Amino acid sequence: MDAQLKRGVLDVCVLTAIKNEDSYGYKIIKDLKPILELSESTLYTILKRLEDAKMLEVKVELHENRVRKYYHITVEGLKRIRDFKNEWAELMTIYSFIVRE
Amino acid sequence: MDAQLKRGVLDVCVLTAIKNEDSYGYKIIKDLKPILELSESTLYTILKRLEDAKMLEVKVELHENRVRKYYHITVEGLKRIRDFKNEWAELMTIYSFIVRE
DNA sequence: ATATTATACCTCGTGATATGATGTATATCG
DNA sequence: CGATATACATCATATCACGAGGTATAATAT
Repeated sequence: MDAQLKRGVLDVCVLTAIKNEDSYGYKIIKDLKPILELSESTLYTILKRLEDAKMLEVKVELHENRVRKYYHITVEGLKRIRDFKNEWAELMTIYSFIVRE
Repeated sequence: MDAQLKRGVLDVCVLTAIKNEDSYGYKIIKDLKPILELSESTLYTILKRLEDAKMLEVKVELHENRVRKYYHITVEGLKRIRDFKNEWAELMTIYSFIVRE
């Protein structure tokens, strides 16, 4: 899938993957694989960005001697998802134009 | 509208604006205004890119002593629009995931 | 007459960001 | 014992939207 088209949805996909249940990087990638492919470097960059934007909170845990960073969605994170749904309406208008012409 | 979400559709919007009738920069911006706002710097950057990619062909004309660069869509440009429609199906899958969860 | 707005083009610098390459460390399985 | 899975991170690069700034002519307003 075109990288440019991905850009607008990647953040929201990651937030959605975490929304119902706290999760961590490695798991998010596997969970999202059927929906969209994303590399580790991409995911960890996004997680950092969302954390900086206070849309996610982190809690480091130990699991079988390996570090896991569990991410929890915040109110702002949930707001981001809601905002996206409104933006989608605008995008649909644009899509209609493309198909119509 | 979010700049990131725009990225995937801007090229195709410009191609669509030209698709049925040759057009030029200044007119494209005005024609697209109801669909999506885009600045001159953005548009001219895109036109250059699409021309380099041979999705558009240029023909310079004089109109009341002012230069106009008319753009004509090529076969590759039309292909780009078709490809986008397929990508849109993928994007819909992603959107479904976001809404469903 | 002169100033402003509309028409029409262009370029440069900046910021945002996706991604490949690369690195570290432990556990498991063949 | 070597390969694979688990789990994290960083850096350099390329792409791209956009504001700021620039040039030039025609039409309209003051």
